[in-house]
Amino acid sequence: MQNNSMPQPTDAELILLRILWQNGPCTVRQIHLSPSCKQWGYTTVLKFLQIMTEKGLVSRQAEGRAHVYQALYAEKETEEHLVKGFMERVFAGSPRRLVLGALSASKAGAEELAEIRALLDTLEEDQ
Amino acid sequence: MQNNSMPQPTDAELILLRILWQNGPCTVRQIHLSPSCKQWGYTTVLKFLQIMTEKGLVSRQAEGRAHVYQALYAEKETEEHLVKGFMERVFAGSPRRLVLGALSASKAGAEELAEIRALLDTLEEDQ
DNA sequence: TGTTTTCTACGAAAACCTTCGTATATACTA
DNA sequence: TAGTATATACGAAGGTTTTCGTAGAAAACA
Repeated sequence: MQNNSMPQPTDAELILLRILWQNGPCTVRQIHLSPSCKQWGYTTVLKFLQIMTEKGLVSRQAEGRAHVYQALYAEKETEEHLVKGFMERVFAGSPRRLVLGALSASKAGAEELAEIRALLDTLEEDQ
Repeated sequence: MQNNSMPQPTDAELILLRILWQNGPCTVRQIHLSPSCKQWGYTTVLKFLQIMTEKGLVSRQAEGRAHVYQALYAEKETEEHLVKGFMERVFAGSPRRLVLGALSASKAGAEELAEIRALLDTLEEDQ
């Protein structure tokens, strides 16, 4: 499942991908109407999607005069890919150090710590 | 301690910062001799440091004809700052989601999971 | 003193990211 | 049919990042 050819989406690309993950395949118009796209003009969104198609982040299918775009990688897969790259660059690939950094950076509260502990339980069961 | 004006160092900048954190204040020459800088020419390293000075990542002090550079932010502080930004961008600021992503992306082994559990114990003690 | 080394400063190129504006083709409408 | 709305395509500007090359000053040396 770890696809090394997957490109790392940029910030703007991630915003568009989230819309696609949430709503399924969309036209430029549909994406542009989403509140998280209010910041951009229509052609900006179009341009992003054209670039994302080139990069292989989304697929494109003609539907009448318009194009329908679809995310090529699942949300989870993409997030893991991004985490992996970040962990490599900043924490020499060490999950322990990343988690340490995340917890102290976020001043995670007791609730969150408990949730994370539960998460560990689940992961250890799987092994 | 959370300094919002701290800029996010880029990948190259992070490599130079690591050398400064490890060795203390250095001249360009000293940094350039470090093995992790073999990839760059001398003036490339110099240019990076000039930019980092402008950005406020390092301070510069004349020492004879040369300049001595020093990291302005501690390693821990910088890593937390980077994690915070990444967590915001990719995981909507949720440490739980970041940790989940990190653990499944890295396929952390039993040892690492145990270490992280120990880390949680420490953090919960502090509260 | 003349040459070589060793500094910094500056400029610039190539790649990527963000953002539109304009052009052009197609469909709808009055 | 003339005009408006709606598609995509393309180009380009301005910013950042990475990477050097060259110029000029200062120091060391022969």
